[in-house]
Amino acid sequence: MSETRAWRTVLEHIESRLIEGALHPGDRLPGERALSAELGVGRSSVREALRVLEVLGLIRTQAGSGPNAGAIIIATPGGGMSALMRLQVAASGFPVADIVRTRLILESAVAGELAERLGREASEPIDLGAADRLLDAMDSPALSAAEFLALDAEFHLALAEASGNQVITATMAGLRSGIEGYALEGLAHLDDWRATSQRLRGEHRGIVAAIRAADASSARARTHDHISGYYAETSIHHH
Amino acid sequence: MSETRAWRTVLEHIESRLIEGALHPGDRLPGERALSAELGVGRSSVREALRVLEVLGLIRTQAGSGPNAGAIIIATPGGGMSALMRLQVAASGFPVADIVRTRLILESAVAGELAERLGREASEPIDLGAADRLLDAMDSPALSAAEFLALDAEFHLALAEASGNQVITATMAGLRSGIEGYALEGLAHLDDWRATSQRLRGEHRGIVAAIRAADASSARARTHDHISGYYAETSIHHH
DNA sequence: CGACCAGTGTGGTCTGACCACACGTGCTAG
DNA sequence: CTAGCACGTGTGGTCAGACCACACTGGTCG
Repeated sequence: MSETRAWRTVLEHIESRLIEGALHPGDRLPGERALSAELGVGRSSVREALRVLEVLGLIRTQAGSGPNAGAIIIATPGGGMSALMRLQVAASGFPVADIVRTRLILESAVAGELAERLGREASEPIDLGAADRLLDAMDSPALSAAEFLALDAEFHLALAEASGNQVITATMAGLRSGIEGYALEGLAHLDDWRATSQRLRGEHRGIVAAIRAADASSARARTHDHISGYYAETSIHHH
Repeated sequence: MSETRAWRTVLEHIESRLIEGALHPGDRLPGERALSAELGVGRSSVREALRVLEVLGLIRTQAGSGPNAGAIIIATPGGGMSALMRLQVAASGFPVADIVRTRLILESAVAGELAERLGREASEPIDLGAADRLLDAMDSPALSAAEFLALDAEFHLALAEASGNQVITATMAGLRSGIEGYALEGLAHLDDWRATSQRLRGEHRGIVAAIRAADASSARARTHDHISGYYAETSIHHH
């Protein structure tokens, strides 16, 4: 079975080893050639996976070892692989429907909680400044479709950050590339994406307004409709 | 220059282009072969750099393009390096409160959706077998606290898997170590963790029963109470 | 005019081949 | 016998070439 994304198999293999505690800091991985043979992928793919792990700080490579040991050293402990890393790695591989459904759940909850917190306690100040700035930036008529979507993704991320929930923020940041992927693909197939972006802008402001008005149920509903509506509209044109 | 780390030169090249604003979201990078020739490195090194950028969410690759366009799409704007910084920050663990709040949101939604799907359509069979088996396994009186909590974590994960949502499953799997961490710490401080585990078992069965009864609101509420209740009980003993 | 079908170029992968370096071994010089 | 050094071996780092599946293009044929 020719798996596209062969390097993912390597990544998942090492990742599972890490999670199940089979690898401890200081341990050495099998050599690149050994991993290649063991997993049935080319050394190129192994190297791409190792490069990712190295940039993520989970691994350290050192050249020219003796014949006794392998070649690579694990730098972080087994429980260290954060959710964000795993998501980031797998993001582009998730089914679009699952990404959308998760966004619906998480973002609706975030919007509702922001509204509730803003209405309940004035002690904890909620900073919607970043969201406001992105809202204004999206009004620029000179934006390309891709640039608009990048700002759109940042806007949704800004709301998550405003909630202060690091897990949700990290999750959405991890999903971002996957989100922008299907969003861009969908928008490109629309006849006039400017009309759609106009509607999206309005919905964005509606969400923020509902949050500011401390109307939790409205914030939840608007967020839900915003995401599901866009997804429904663009997926029509996918075929 | 240093001939080792050729892929870094590619990374730095694209990175600087990103920072100086020469690349906007939606732009396409030259093809891998073109980059290879332009920078004087092999295509392997170019691919390793692109893989890193992809995992960092700065780039998206798509196969098989026509001759008009390049090959890769920039996904993030000039603030590019923030993605890497976010990664590093998140590598260290999340606040327990954030993990719990996210669990409340995600697992309640999962339980509700399972109940709805089970009631609505019999076409898509929902497999609760894994959850049932874990439920039975948790009844064993010979379990240690740690073993019980491991089964508990697997049970909650099994529900997510039953929903079929890969994103949620991956997220919860990523949070698992953090979950078991605070759970074990909390349970260890209880005088008689067996009494607590007895209650948890009952709540588990109540959740599954609600799902089987296609009672979505009950499934949601029971899940919410189960998680928040446990967290509230154990956090009392944290100080 | 529309449907179809080769041509072309892309990313994705594998293989084989070098290089520089680190290590172990074992020989040699003292 | 010991200290020192040269050599062989295996590693990661890199490159070049080849193939595949796919997407897009542009022409041809109905």
